[in-house]
Amino acid sequence: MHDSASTAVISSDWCSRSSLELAPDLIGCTLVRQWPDGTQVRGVIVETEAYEPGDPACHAYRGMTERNRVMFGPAGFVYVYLIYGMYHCLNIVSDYPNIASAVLIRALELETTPPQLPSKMTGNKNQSPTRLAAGPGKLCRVLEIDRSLNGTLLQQGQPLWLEQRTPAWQQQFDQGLHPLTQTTRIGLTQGVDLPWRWYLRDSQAVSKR
DNA sequence: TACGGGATCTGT
DNA sequence: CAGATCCCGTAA
Repeated sequence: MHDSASTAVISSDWCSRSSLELAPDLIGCTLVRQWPDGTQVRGVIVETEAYEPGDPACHAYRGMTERNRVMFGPAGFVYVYLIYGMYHCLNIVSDYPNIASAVLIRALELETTPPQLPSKMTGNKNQSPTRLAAGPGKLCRVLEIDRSLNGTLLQQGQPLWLEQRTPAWQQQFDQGLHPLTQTTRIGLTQGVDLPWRWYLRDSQAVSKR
């Protein structure tokens, strides 16, 4: 099949490095959710956080458990967990096997080329479309990401995959448009001073500012 | 087996 | 700023 767009799909190898490098590089990339019927919802990543070995806020800090097992595997898989009994969080596993690290995807700018949203999103009442995926729990809700996707490989044809920044976006980024901000992470009780959160300063979809 | 708290979000 | 709501990790 000749598909020039497939060259933009991000490989596991590209994720096989420190979450501290991967997290800022994921900003501007596109997360694609595809359902079995072929329906797609796409969004540009505008906010991420890194979680590292030796980081007390990292779920893998105290070693491997049933929940965090996928973080200890190879990069390019997704780690999805339930938080506060009702929300899910999506992580991209980074680094090499046995080095448990990941990047939390905190917010997306949803692609809404046609003015009307897919039916997947219309169930959300009174939400401004630009805020529908503004937060780690919200983006999982709108993309219907739950623990059934835990351990899934990010790859075209799977429920989730990643695509590289478009050349046009990268060019604007290099020109200083899309300024990137680095700050401390959100909602933590440990590791609160580590500046491992990145977001697009001007994006209306960032969870908090 | 029991218990306390969590990488959140919403409505008051 | 409290409540929803479930699972996980730790201790017993």
